[in-house]
Amino acid sequence: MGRSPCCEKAHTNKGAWTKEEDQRLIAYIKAHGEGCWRSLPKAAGLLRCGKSCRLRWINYLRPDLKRGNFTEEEDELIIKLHELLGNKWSLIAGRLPGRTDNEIKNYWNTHIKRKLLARGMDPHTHRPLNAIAGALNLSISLAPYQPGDDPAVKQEAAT
DNA sequence: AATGCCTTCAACCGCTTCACC
DNA sequence: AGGTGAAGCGGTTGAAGGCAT
Repeated sequence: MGRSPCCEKAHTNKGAWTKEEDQRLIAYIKAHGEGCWRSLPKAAGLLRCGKSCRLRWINYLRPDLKRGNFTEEEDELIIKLHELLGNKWSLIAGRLPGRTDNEIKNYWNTHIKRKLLARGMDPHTHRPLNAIAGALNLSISLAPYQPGDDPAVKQEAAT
């Protein structure tokens, strides 16, 4: 037996939220505030699980969200905070008013990672890429990958 | 105009943490 | 102290739109 599901999946909607669902959720939270997410969907008349409602509210519907493009200052702040905190997106989001952890995580993976790589920085360690390669004494081969190169494959072939 | 590839981001999944009993 | 349920979190997925061919 695995863990019990967070909700009765047979009776819940999945996928993109409709405008009507959004309106119901907003209206309910405006009237009652953020309370017990598990019981919220039923109380609000939504065929969604509590988790889904919470995520939708936090990442998209909250009135204090900024949304829209990140500024250069925000970029730099995210990079600095990531260097200090690592992938603690909720902590990073806490330092950026109006931004959510999900938004920052997505932005990191789509924009900032690339930005750092373009600067020759490793997005995980925030150190210069060539320094890391040197420290690990790596020799990077540009030859196309061959399945036989995989140690696991080699070992399997040997057995 | 049609097709395929790439990028973006909303949403889901599963694990961890926390609070309560 | 241990069990249980709810909330929170981070990783991953997949649909949609944009762009190149």
